[in-house]
Amino acid sequence: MPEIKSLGFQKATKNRIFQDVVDQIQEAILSNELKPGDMLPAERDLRETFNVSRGTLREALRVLEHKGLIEIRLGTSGGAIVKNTGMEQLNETLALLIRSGELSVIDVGEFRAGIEEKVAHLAAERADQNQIGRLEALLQEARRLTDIGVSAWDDFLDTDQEIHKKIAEFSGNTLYKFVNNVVQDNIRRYYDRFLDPTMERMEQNYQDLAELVDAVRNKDARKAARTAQQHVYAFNSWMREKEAVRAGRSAKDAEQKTPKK
Amino acid sequence: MPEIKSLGFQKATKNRIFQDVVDQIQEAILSNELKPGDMLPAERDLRETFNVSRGTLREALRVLEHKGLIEIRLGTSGGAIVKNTGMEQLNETLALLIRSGELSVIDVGEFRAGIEEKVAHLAAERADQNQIGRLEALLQEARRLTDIGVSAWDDFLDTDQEIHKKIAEFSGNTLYKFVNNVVQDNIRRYYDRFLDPTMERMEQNYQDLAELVDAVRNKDARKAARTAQQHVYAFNSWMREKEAVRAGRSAKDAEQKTPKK
DNA sequence: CCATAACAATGGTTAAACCATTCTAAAGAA
DNA sequence: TTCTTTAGAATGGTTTAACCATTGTTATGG
Repeated sequence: MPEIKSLGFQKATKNRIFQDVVDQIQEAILSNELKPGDMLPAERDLRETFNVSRGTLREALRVLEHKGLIEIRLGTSGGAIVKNTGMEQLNETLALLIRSGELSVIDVGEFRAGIEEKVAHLAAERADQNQIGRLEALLQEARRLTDIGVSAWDDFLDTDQEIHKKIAEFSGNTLYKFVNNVVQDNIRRYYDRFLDPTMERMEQNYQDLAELVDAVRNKDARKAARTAQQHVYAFNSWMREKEAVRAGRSAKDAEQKTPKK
Repeated sequence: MPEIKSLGFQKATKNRIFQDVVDQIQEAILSNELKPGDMLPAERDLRETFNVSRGTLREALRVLEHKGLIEIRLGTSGGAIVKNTGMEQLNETLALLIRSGELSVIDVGEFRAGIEEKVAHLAAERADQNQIGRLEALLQEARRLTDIGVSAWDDFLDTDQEIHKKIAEFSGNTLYKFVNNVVQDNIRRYYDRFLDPTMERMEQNYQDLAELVDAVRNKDARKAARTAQQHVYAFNSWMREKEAVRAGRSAKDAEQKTPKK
C-alpha cells in the first residue's frame, strides 16, 4: 500500500466517494485516533492521501463540518480542526422540525413539562451543597429582577432559563441536560414572541422558582418534580391562550390541534 | 447575563457563498414554497440561477442533504427532491453522542425510563379503541414468541420495541414519538450486544408488557406510567450487571455511576 | 523597538470536461 | 400487436487546473 501519512486512511473507491472519505475521517475521530483540537492536513494534502479531487474532498469536509465533528478555519494555519461533539446539531434539527410545522408549540411544551419534571426529580436527589448554593444565588437574582418590575422581564426570563439549565445539569444525566437545553433554547423563541410581560406572571413565576429551589434544597424529589411540572404548565396555558386568540382572529387557520385535556 | 446564542442567530461567516445558497433553498422549503416531493431544477440549471459554480452549488446541496431537507437521486429524472423532515438526523446525532463517549448507556437508559413513563401515561389517557386493538394484537404476538422460547428472542425484542413505539405514537405528541423512537433505536444496539437471552427475562418482559397494555386499555394512566418505568428499570439493571462484570474484569474502570433510588 | 509592507499558506471559487447511472424511446424480434 | 433489446439523453458524480480572498508570518525601514 502507498505510504499514507500517519493515520490509517485508505484510498477511496466506492460510489459516492465523498461518503467514503466522510466515513474514514469520522471513524478516525470517533475512535479517538484524532482528538478534539487536532488539525487535519491541508486540503491539498488530504486530497492526495485519499486520492480524490479537491472538490470531492471538500464535499466530504462540508458534511463533517455540518455533523459538528470538525470546524474549518480560514487563512494561513487555518484548516479543519477536530471539534468537541455537542448538542448544536440536536438543537438545529429540533429547530427545523418546529419550523417545518411537524411539531406544534403545544407538543413541545408538553414534552418540556415531562423533561423538567424528571430533571427536577433527579436534581433533588443528587445535587450537592455547592450546586444548591449556585441555585440559590440565581434565585436571589430572580428576586432582584422581579422587584425591579416588568422592565426587567427579559433579564428575568434569562435567569429563569439559567435556573432550569442548572437544574438539568445537576440531574447528573448528560442526555437530560442536552435535551433540556435544546428544548429550552427552542421554546424560548415562542415565549419571546407570544408572552406579554405582566407583573402577575413575574411574581407567580418567581414563586414557582423559589418553591422549586426549596424542594431541591430539601431533597424533596417528589415535590420538586410536581413544582417543575406545574411551573411549565403555567407557561403552556399562557401560550395556549395566546394561540387561541391568534386562531380566533385569522379564520382561515381552521385546523387546530385538538386541545389535550 | 447569558449569551445571545439562545436566539436563532448564527455566526455571520463572511466568505461562504454556498452557505447563502443553503439558506435560500432552506427558506424556500421551510416557507412551504417548495413542498415535500417537489423537485429542484437540475444542478446545471440551479448553478445558473444562483450564478455560482457547480462545485459551490454541490457543496450547498450536500449540506441540505445532510440536514435531511432534500434527497438526491441519480440518473435521468434524478435530482434533488424535497423530503419530509424526519427524525433521521436526530437519530444520527444521538448515535454520534453515544459513540463519542459523551453519553453513557446508563444515562441513555435512565432517560429512556423517563420518556417511556410519560408516553405510557399519555397513551393511557388518549388511546382510542382502534389503537388499543393494535396493541393487543402485538401483545398476542409477544405471547406467541414467548411460548416458542429463547430461540425467538430476537423477534421478541422486535415486538417489544414495536409495542413501545406504538404506545409513543398513541401518546398523540409528535415530539415524544420522535424522541422515543430515537432512543429505542440507539439503545437497542446495546441490548443486542450485552443482553443474554434467558427464558426468565422473556417471561418477565412479557408480563410487564401485558400489564402495560392492560393499564392502557383501562385508561389507568398512573399504573401505565409506573409499569413502563419498572419495565425499563429491569432492562437497565440487567445492563448494569453486565457493565459491572465488564468493569470488574478490567480493573482500571473504577468509577461507576451511583445507582438511584 | 515598533509600525508597515511583502510574502506564503490556507480555504473558497470558478471553469470545462469527462465518467457513471438511470430512465426513455426507438428498433427489432416473436 | 406485444415483448425484448438497444441506443440515446439527461442527470448526478468526479477530475483538473487555475485564480481569488483571508490571515498569519516575516522582512523591511523608520
